[in-house]
Amino acid sequence: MRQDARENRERILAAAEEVFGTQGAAGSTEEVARRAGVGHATVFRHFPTKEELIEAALLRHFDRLTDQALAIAATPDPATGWRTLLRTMIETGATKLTLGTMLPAKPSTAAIGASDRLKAAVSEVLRQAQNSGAVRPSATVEEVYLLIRGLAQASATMPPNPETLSRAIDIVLSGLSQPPRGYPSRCGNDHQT
Amino acid sequence: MRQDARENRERILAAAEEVFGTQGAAGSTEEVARRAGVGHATVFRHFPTKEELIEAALLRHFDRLTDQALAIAATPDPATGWRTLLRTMIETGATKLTLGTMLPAKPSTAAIGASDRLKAAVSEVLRQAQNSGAVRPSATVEEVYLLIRGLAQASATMPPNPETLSRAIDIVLSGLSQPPRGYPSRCGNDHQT
Amino acid sequence: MRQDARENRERILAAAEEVFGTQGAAGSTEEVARRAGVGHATVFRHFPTKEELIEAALLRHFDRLTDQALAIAATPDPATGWRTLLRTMIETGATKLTLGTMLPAKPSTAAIGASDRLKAAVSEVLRQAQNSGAVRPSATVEEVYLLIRGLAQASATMPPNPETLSRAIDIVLSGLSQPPRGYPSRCGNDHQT
Amino acid sequence: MRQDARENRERILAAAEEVFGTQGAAGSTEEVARRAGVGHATVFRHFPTKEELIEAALLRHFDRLTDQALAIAATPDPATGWRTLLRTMIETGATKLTLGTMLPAKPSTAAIGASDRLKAAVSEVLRQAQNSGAVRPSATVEEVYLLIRGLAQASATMPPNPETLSRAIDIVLSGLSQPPRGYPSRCGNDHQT
DNA sequence: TATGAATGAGTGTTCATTCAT
DNA sequence: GATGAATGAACACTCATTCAT
Repeated sequence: MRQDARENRERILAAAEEVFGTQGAAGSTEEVARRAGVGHATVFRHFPTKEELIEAALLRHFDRLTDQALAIAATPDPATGWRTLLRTMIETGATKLTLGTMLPAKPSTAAIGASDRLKAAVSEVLRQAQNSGAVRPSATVEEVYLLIRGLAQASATMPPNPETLSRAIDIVLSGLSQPPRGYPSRCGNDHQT
Repeated sequence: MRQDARENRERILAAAEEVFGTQGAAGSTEEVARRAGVGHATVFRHFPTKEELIEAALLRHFDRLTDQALAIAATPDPATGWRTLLRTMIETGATKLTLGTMLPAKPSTAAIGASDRLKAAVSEVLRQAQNSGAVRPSATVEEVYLLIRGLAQASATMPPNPETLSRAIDIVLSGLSQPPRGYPSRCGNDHQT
Repeated sequence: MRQDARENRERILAAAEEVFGTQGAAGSTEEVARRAGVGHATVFRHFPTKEELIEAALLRHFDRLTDQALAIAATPDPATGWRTLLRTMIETGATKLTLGTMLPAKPSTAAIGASDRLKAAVSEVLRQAQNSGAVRPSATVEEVYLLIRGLAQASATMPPNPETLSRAIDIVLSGLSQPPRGYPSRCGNDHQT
Repeated sequence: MRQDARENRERILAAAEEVFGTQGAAGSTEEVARRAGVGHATVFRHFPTKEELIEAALLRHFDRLTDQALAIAATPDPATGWRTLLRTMIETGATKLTLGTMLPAKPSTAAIGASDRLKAAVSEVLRQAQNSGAVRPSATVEEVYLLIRGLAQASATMPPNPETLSRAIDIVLSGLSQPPRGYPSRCGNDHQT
């Protein structure tokens, strides 16, 4: 019986990622229940509130990304790893969840924890990339997050041509590899403040 | 009387930009009416449908941006102009409207026209920047639009620290000024494919 | 100026007959104004209330029917006259107004007066037809009215084939010419109580 | 629980018959909910659309009448049966539903089926009455339906004195038992095939 | 006087949440 | 524990009526 509940919970979360990822917070819990193949009220037994459901789905998404980031951090090639992480976050954020868009007011401590863990993992990968010289040292995780969120949201609400998305990501990567515009890189001392 | 109606129409559109810009299409017309200081039904007298209201607000926003883009295109300094345009589009898109996110199905011909005019004006400024050497020639308006939309949406749904936004924009500008990453610029042949 | 007002009033009433005759009390005053070619508020200047408008339209219809009934009463052939009156009332009631259907609560004295005058005129034609032997003497104007109203309403809400309507009217006329069923007419004393 | 739903459904349908029968399609679903003693939204859970609710109420009414007609058809006395059926249809149509008045555009196949079944059953009773000589053979079900609908609607919108309704029905029955007016029955061959 | 504009009350419909089985 | 049923709050939209020009 506990087993059934677990399975249901998992199916509901998967459905929630699909529904809210596609339609934003406007998606209905009934749609989630339908896709999960469970009764409408069962969703509420597991997640007493729509907000809590969204939060749980987000949390799961965050945890997954954290795992990927940690795996990448354990990898020998920081430059490639960084690039991969960026793409992954944008693409999965696009089709599935527009990250922290929902949940404006009061994220639960669990969500905050997951978010912090993810940020820490991303920061670690970023730092490795910076150490390897692939990303200029002045970049912080804040602006990177903003760019990731932006491309993910934009892709979710109006899916671009994959080529276009790819080129946009390249622009970001390229921008991260040089000193900020206005201080054009001169030959010989590429990345420095 | 015509005067009153004009004023109301203007107030409604301003309110609509605020509401739909912040909350997306999920915003309610009643909220718009409240902020405009008019009765609920007055909104419908001016815009018989929620969709038409959103469209009208978008159109107004597009037209304004087009004017700004054209003004910038008439300016002698393409590099600065380009930078200014980018910032303007992202920042006003942020506080006001998440650009073309809404209106999924059937944009009216008027909206399409306004959108096309804006794209043309932006393209013109972009071309000038490319001719001046400030932006690498391989960049197309498509990926630039995607980045703009992304930063505007992300800023609208979860307003970032202005510093952070600024740095994110710098990254984009910087990325646009160099050849795409993966083909690192070697000294002597700065921007080429 | 008084002339304009008269003309407007007339046009409004004509439009009202069309609109309410076709759609019942569910018809909108705006539709009436549109068909009359006047502004929406003008209708309300002439008839301060939707009910009063409907009443006025009814009244006009009643007066017209009264005139026709009186004209028929002045005619030498009571049998034909009766038949004509019945058809007229059903057919014009159908296309134009479902008679007293609207105005449930409180008909104005004017409307009551018009209604009474019409009933009196119809009664007169009926009496003549009875005197001539075309209609059996036991019939009263009450049941005749009910049948007329019924056929008019039924025709208005779901227009029948003209042939069908004609045959239905014939059935009523035929039923009015014989003693009621159950006391089958024996030869020799055809119509009497 | 299934039991409760059934009861509610039944109560809603009964309320709908009353409301729409009296006020036509202009009646409100809220009124229906109130009379059924259920919440507003419960009505929509059972019948997702006002049209579907009206249709379901009609269908139930039709089915009931069909059953009565079939029962009458199985009876030994066609003349009495015919008279009873007519009265029943008019009287229940009156207090309950003005028959097929609503549902202008697209009656569902279920509704069409029910309507056809009823018409067939009525036709059968009519044919028996004609065979027995109680109704003249030239009458078709079409005009009979029109008269029934008319008296039902008229009675619903402005309830007549029962006496008056009775006499009106007698007129119809009498009209159906003779050849149409204009070809007055001569003594000796009153009603024949 | 005629009218475009404004609006409150009402309607059909959806949805998150609660309840009874 | 799971679920169909119930419901109040909210929303988009309509319309009779009033107001200001």
